[in-house]
Amino acid sequence: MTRAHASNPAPDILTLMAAYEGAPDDPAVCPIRDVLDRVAQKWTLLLMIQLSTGPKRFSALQRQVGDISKRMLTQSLRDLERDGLVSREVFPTKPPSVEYALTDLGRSSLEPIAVLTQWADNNHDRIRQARVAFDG
Amino acid sequence: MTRAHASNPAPDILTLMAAYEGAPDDPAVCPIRDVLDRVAQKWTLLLMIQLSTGPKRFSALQRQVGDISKRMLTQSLRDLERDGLVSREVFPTKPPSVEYALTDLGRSSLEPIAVLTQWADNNHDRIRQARVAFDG
DNA sequence: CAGCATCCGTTATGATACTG
DNA sequence: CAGTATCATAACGGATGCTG
Repeated sequence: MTRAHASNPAPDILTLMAAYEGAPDDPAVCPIRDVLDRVAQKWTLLLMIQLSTGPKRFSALQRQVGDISKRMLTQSLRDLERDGLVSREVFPTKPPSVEYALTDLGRSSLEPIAVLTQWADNNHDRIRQARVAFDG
Repeated sequence: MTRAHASNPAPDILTLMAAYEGAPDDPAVCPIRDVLDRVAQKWTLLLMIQLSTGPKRFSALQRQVGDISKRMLTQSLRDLERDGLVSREVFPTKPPSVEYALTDLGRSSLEPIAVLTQWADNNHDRIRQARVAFDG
């Protein structure tokens, strides 16, 4: 019950952070680096957001994300699938269609993604202002 | 039964996500991409975590992060400074010392970072298991 | 339709040497 | 100490053509 990571930014965050101060840089050992390596990829988060509204087919994803190449779309989806965040189901139609969806694990990642998204949205202006000030 | 995403983590998350479904991919316009471009950098998040426990000097950061080169450390700190997340103070000692610290904006970013970190920590095992299963 | 293979330019990052 | 400059390389990512 007291798993309140809902809204306590203050004290325990630093504690948590401190635990990673000396974290190894090897992604195989450090969860931060490991997850980041995925989050950091250019398209994966966008794909997660697309899939947050429901299963989508390969071509639908490509259309909606906009300017992603088939190459990168395939690769990103494979990475997400490999990490267990996205499931892939092939329908033996002709021509075949493939549907991608979030797994339970994938859905659980929407919360941290949403928090990040919200922060980004709330502070984008500040960041841009800081850049202007810095560049000037 | 359809594999509808039955269990929503939180109702408003999907709403928020939906708002970014058609988000432009241009970082100058899309906050998600813009923030991600920073989060995605190999070292910035690690540096933020290092600085979460207090101001640190250039050499201290290099030592604690571990295997970051001076080149990347300088560049990453500059980027963070430009975005207004980190402040830089030069002390005119000889030889000079420079201290880096989080700004208010930088501190506010610790919450989303912490949420992400927690998720990473909680689910790292699952991800690794998924990878083993996928590769096998 | 979905996705793999190939080629190729761009960017990210490391190693090293040098400076105020 | 805290960088900067330069070079070299590896990873990233787009374009294209081919296939079941």
